[in-house]
Amino acid sequence: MVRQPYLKKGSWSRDEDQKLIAYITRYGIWNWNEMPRFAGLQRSGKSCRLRWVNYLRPNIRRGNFSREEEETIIHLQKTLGNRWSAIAARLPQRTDNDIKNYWNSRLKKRVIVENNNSASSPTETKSSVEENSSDADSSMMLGIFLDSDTRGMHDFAEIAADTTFFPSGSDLSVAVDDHYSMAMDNYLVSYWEILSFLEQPQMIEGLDCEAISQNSQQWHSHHQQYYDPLHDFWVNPLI
DNA sequence: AATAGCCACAACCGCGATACT
DNA sequence: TAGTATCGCGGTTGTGGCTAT
Repeated sequence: MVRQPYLKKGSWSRDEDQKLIAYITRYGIWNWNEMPRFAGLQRSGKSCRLRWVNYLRPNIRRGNFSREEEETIIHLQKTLGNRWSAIAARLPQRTDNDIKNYWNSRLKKRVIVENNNSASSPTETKSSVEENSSDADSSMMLGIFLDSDTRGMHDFAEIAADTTFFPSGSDLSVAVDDHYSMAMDNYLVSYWEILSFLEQPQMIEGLDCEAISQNSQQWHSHHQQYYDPLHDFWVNPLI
């Protein structure tokens, strides 16, 4: 009988986050089930995927939802139902989990209250959401999309330009630690941060980079993938 | 200061869809 | 074509922080 390795559950530690970020940045996403083993994580592939998709992946915007985003969610929930991934696809930088949580914790109640109010005053049966024409919707969506896209770029540029991330003469590990905390506080993990982790091998304690590299390369080779240094990713020419 | 209740959100679980062998 | 593996989605739960008492 094959003994199932111990799999950790619950909240992710900073160390685990760093391992996952470092691994995915270096080798890309190739197989969620195999990845944790190579990355030195005692987590299920499912758990790793969730952590990456909902929290660690770059270009995620977290925190307060704008009024526009709220209206968009309410409108889309009304038209699409609880298809959170479809709704998230229309709200760049927001994850389906975030939207779902936001809906369940706040928007749902608000909609119920608004519906009750509108039911009690029949002359105002049309909600502000319903009043939006399809044209207005699409222009609003476009606005959100463009806005969030450029905002993401600006965030990265600001972080990269912020010299406090790399103070000269300071303890590098502390600096990177602060860097990480700050990024988490801002709910943003940029490529800049990820690259800085990779440049500091001591940040990935217990991670046998050489063994991982060999195993991963064997896997990629077996699956007819080759490494594209230009894009820093593995690609399969047959796909 | 202690604690109960509430809230927000991260994470888990189960299941269906899809890909692969 | 069937069986298996993997992925992605939506519902639900667990937990930590905040507030009121």
